[in-house]
Amino acid sequence: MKYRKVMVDGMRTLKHAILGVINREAMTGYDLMKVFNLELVNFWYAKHSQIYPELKKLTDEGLITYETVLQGEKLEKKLYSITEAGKEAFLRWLSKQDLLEPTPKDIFRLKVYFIESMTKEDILKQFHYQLDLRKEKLEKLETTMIEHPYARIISDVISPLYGDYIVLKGAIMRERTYIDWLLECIKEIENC
Amino acid sequence: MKYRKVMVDGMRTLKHAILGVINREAMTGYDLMKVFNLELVNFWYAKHSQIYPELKKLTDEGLITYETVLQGEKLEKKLYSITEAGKEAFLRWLSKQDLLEPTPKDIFRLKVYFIESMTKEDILKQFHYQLDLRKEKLEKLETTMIEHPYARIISDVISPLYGDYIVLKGAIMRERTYIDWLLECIKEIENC
DNA sequence: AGAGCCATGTAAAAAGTTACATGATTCG
DNA sequence: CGAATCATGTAACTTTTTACATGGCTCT
Repeated sequence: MKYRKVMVDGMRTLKHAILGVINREAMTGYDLMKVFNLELVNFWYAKHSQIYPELKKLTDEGLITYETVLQGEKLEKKLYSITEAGKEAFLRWLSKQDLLEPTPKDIFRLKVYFIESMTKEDILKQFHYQLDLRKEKLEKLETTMIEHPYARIISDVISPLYGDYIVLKGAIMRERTYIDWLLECIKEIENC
Repeated sequence: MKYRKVMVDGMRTLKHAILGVINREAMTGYDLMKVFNLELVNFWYAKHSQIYPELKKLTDEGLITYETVLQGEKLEKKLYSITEAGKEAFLRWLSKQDLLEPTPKDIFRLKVYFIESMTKEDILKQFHYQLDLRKEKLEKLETTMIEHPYARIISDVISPLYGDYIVLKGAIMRERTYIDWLLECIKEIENC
């Protein structure tokens, strides 16, 4: 017996991420791209080649609309804003309780799993290289924390900035732990 | 002017993960599936529907070979082992220095970014739910650590078990930090 | 005999990346 | 005026997931 194919769509996380960002403030696809790859980059991101088709799809679904505005003389840009239906879809997604996602993949950890196949020299070289990259990244995150007006918000009211602040805090904690792990590994490997 | 399409293949991480596992020990696709989804699950994983085609591809590329063995009377299984070319490809991949990968995506962090759109009650409910799930996961990892014969290997020689041990240690540290972050968030949110 | 696991595949779709493609604006 | 950035798209491909599909083995 043959079964019917069932059309199921996936999580559509990008869809909801876009709705959430546009819900904060109307913007163009280009703006959205920058928000994803600068502000949200520590937990979600997307290339413009994924964003533009998704904006079209969301428009077709009636969850967002756009207004064409002129930048200068000729350049048309599309300023997207969320619709009532879009707001509802976003809030529905937001309040849904999710199970744990699968642990994120990590190529470096995968390589470390195969450590026995490397020479001690190569192992240490690789660990130190990763350490340098991670330290650099952590510094950037810490600079962002210092330079942003988050500090005054801590333990204060719930404002849009509060979300920015706690996810940045989480990113810093995560990066510090990665570095701690690298340091512990290096120490153990050096002593053998 | 039209440009020629360039055939580029991607990172092929699954390819190298499979080579690495088979390099440790010859096994079937089914065994491989279990290794991925039980042992490596904290940094890499794959469904059987991805593994079987990849095994075929690697066989065609001459990086692995198989021997058909019988399980019982009729059931044929394919026992894969790595070839010299496979070993070389694996070691080349292993010793290559990689730049940092993009930060892993995380739907819960994404939702937290949008925290201003939730009620305090809903926020706390969601945080506590995630906390329970994460604690459960951490306990499992800690149990694995205790039950495995890793402890005796610490600061000892480089053996296959050493890779298992340090990645598990990293997974535990990562999970603890996630929990710490959730706890800090909950504390801050409750006090406002 | 039936449940649960062992064992191997393919098809279709979703999600994401890289490359192709074009043109306007801004600022030094 | 040139470089960087703003701005919007499509095509081709890789990677991953979900569903379809089948059948043997083991243990109770």
